[in-house]
Amino acid sequence: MPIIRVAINVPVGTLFDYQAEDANVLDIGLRVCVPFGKKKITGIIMAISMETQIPIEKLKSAYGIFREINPLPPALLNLFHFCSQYYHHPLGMVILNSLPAMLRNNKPVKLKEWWAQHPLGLTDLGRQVDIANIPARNRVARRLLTEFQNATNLTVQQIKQISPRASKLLIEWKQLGWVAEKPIIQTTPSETAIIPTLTAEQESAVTTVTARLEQFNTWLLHGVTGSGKTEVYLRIIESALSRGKQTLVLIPEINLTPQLEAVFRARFCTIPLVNLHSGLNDTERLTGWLQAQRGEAKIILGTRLAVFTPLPELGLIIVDEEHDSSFKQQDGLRYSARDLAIFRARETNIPIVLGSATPSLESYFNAINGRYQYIRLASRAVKNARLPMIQYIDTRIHKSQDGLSVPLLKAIEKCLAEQRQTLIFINRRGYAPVLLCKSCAWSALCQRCSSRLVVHLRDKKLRCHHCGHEENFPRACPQCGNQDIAPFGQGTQRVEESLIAHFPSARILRIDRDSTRRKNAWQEILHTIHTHQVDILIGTQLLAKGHDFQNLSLVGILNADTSLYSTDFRASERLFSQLMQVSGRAGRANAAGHVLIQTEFPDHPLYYSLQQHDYDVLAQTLLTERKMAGFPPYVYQALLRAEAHDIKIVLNFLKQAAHLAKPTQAIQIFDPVPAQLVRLKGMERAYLLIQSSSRKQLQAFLTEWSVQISTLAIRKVRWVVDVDPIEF
DNA sequence: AGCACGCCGACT
DNA sequence: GTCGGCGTGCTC
Repeated sequence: MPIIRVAINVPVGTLFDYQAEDANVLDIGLRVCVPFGKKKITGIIMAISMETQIPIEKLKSAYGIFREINPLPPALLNLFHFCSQYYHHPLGMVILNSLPAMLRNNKPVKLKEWWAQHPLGLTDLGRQVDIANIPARNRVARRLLTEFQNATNLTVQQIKQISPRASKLLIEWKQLGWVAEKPIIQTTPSETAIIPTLTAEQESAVTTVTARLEQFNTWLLHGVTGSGKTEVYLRIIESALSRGKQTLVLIPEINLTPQLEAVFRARFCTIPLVNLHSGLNDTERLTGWLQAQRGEAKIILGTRLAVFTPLPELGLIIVDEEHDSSFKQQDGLRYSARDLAIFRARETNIPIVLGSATPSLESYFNAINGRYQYIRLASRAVKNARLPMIQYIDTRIHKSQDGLSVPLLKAIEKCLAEQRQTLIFINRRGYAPVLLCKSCAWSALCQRCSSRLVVHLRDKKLRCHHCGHEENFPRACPQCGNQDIAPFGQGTQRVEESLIAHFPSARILRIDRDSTRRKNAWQEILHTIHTHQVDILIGTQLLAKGHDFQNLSLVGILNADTSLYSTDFRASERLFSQLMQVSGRAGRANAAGHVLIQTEFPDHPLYYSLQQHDYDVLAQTLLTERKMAGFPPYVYQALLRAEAHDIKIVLNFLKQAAHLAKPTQAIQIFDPVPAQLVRLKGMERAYLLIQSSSRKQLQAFLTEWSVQISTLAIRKVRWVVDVDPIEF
């Protein structure tokens, strides 16, 4: 009797063997329902064998194999294997957590579930059916046929509205071959999509990449904001589409999906496109996934989880804003979707394009070393558009009131007079980051995290931005009883308040997670901005990413200095790319933009590079620093992260783990250190840094070491390996 | 991850 | 005497 080896969603690295009499080699990659302990669960068949190491009496029989949808293709299983090994995470968990929830339960996929969003239409055979041949008393059938003849296609919802009996009829007609699912075709014609003329740079980028569509290459498309990277993507995708290939487009955030989706749909109005992100419900996600898996969807637009979608005809991958840290998952399986995408492209032997205005130093390093192919777009695509003028306001000279200095206020006034929009960027939501007692220096702290509570004045609450804890505003200082407690520092709400006071007639809008939480709020806000129903925008980084605001001509940046002298070696890189992105919001249309940055350190090299729009100088400087300090990309890192209720237990565990490691020349192990934010949600956290100049040796070390760590009988400690960490 | 088993204290 | 606390170990 054949034995199937099944991957199951349990934190154990092994597969589980079952008997399955009807299993054959074609079943690899299919879902299977099996008994597991007392439960009945669904796993994925990873292998078929005639023998097993497990004693026969322990071996159970599978309940049944689900064959209603195609198996996961070998290429995807290969990606799962790699991901599991590279990130040291159990295979079954990698696979099952990446699948749509509806494929994880013990039920077969019901066809109607994907019909629900899949329009149906008459086949050639169906069109030949004469309504006269349907008995007149069969009114539902006649009605349904007429509806089909009138509309090119109907969704299941529409069909159900005709009559409850209509869906039964539909199944019969499907079997007769009268109706079939149709690929989703945008019915509204595109708004006469204007296809822009390419600049010489864009042209050359497109021809270079499209000339090599048949083989693996990692292209780093480094284009300044407004250089028209999207247009380059569109042309390359067009080329892939013409070969019948699928394109996977990864983007960092869910907020950017609608914008890019609109652009793609306008250009490729007849091409089936699916959007995969965490904001979908279970049915929507499954529908999109199945369309991708069947090769029907040609463009798959999605956030990091979309990298795990089965794509039989994959011909091109694009990672937009490749430097963005959201591509790295920060809990559970700590994978980098960008890095997995590169692996996938290599295995599939197809090109991958990494696009950014400020590439990650890792990618830049690979590009200048020739591991990636470097393509540069140095000028803005819109004619006459110039890069914004960046100036600094020295806050040591110009004292600010509520965070806003006089020169900045003057500039806003001027901008208002010219009827243009202003954006004030402050990456801190709430009213003020601290609540301080003026007499004893007490400040409001979170009980569960080692962080300060943020003042939210509007709803009279103190909130922890790390764990979500909320408490009421104290009347007096809990430590000394003094009533003289006051918010200290600036957040978006306070800046909003102060701008309202300065410019009472201006239309002011604050945009941060607090104001965009409502569903569709984001779309409404974008509309408000585009139709110029607002003069001054105050926003966090939410606003910085990838949106074009045509009327925006002034950007004011507050409080950027905090990241200048951070302990995190990636802080400068992040600050630069963030400021570059925000600055890029200004002066998109024919007017040059103006950026004013309030700082105590106007002479800082980072600010100088920003002013010169010189990514390369800064990148070279940072690379030199990293080389001297022995940081990535010159070394490969991994963390052993651990948490427990008591930091002492954590540090002790890490010490023991470090002790287990066999000292090698190739591997450097550092002392355990508490995490930047020691307490988070009531847990105390610390980590152990492991470095090596060889990725291979680091991997080999981690594999052996994690096995040893799991033999350590340390109670109450949760631990995890984080490969290529970006947060400390 | 669940879930059972098992070994200790504190209750009717 | 048992009820339930959680520490330990297994699931094909």
